[in-house]
Amino acid sequence: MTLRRDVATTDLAVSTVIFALRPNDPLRRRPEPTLWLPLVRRLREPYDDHWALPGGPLGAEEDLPVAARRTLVATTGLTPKYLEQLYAFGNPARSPGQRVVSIIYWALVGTDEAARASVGQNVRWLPADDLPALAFDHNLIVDYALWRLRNKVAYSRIAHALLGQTFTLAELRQVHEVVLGEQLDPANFRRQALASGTLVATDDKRTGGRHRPARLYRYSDTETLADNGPVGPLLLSEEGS
Amino acid sequence: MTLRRDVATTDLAVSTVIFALRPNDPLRRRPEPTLWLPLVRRLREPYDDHWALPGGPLGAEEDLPVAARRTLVATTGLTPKYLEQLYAFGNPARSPGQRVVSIIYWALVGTDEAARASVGQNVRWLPADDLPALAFDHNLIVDYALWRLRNKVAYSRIAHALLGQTFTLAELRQVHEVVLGEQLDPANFRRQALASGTLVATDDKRTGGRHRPARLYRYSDTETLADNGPVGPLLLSEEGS
DNA sequence: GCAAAAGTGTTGCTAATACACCCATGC
DNA sequence: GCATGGGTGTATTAGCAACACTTTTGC
Repeated sequence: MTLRRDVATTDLAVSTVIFALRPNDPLRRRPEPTLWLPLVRRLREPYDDHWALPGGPLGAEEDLPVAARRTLVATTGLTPKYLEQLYAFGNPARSPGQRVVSIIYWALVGTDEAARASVGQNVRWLPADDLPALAFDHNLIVDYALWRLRNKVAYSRIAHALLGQTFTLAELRQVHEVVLGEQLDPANFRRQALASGTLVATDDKRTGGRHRPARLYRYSDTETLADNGPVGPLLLSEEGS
Repeated sequence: MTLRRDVATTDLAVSTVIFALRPNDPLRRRPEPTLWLPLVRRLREPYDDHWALPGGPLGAEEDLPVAARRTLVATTGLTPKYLEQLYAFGNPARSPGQRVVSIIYWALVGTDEAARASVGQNVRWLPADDLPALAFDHNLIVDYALWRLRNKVAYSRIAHALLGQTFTLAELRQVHEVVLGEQLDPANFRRQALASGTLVATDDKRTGGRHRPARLYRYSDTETLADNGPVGPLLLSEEGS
């Protein structure tokens, strides 16, 4: 299982597709929030000056999700509410020059956190549904992450990870609508969400609209999510093995 | 993205969990076939003399699924009907001594192929539901692969990949029953299988039982399977990118 | 004929959908 | 009051599970 290394060899990198819900660009004249993701500007060839997924080489004694979380903190200063391995990309042609195998994670960040995301000259948030040509095969990777996100939102209960600690059912429904790209019946969505048993009603309400105040709910972490990898629930804001 | 290497560094390996349906061991007194997988005997430390998943280091210019297919051919001499990436395992403690990140694939082999699998002193087929202690974290990996297989069989149409080119609906149903570990209603299974639109009736029938002959069907490859990774349908007997 | 599996028909339950309707707040 | 979304009730429908029943073979 040990491999003798000579000159040029295969590099191993860990990168992360980070999704957050942000108020839509005023220019786009759409009231609802949309999915955004932070990208880093490359400062050398190949793909100099292109945007790329945050990531980097795996630390010598570092576990894979730890590396993903580290790059997430490094680029955005944020803690994800959800983190899951996406796929390993290793096509020899995906990186000109040096061969690189990338293990990709994807993450969801809540609106509370996302509001205080750090930005800089070389880090920028771009809308997930309208990206420029990215470095390497990163457009393909983002598309695949979006596909997985839509799948998970449809049959799982992770949408809350894009909101804050508490949220109204209308807010949760809006997340589903934005991710899935379709309108959902408020009455039926409410029933399904409550029937899933993953939500806990709080005593608080959200006031301020020109209408009846909405009850606030929080997510019950006692429920496990599907397909978090073989090591059990990888995520949910704490722990890092 | 380039990484300077010094002395000890991280190894990258590709291994494959290979499933095939084989007639059950006469000792077990069960008439139905069960899932078996080929394992290779380790001939050195760590885990000397333990059974391990077939695999090895990634070739310098070799794509990941190509490496998986190569180790599959090397250990069994077989061509898989289905091949999909499972997960990347990278816990620093999973391999004593040298740090190894393993990208695992899982594969399904048809009964026609499996019948002429090569065996040797250091390759043995063992029943998936009754494995000894394997090398490294390979028990965990096999369990995860089994979980994925059961999931896929339940909501997708891949079970045919464990059979031959043509098969009766009863044979297909038996595959589902063995994988899921529960009895299924023949009438309802038939309707669902046919309604999926993935099966094509042939003019042939399977005779020989003390009962009415059963029509033979084949799988229609025009249908795409879900979650074959971002690169589209990875598999179905040919192609290797 | 008889056993056994192939294959078809029918019924009843469950769950999702569509949509009508009442409730409570801001203005 | 009235507009607006929060929240509840209910009829319709689609899909699935259960199971009775007919068909065609081997012996």
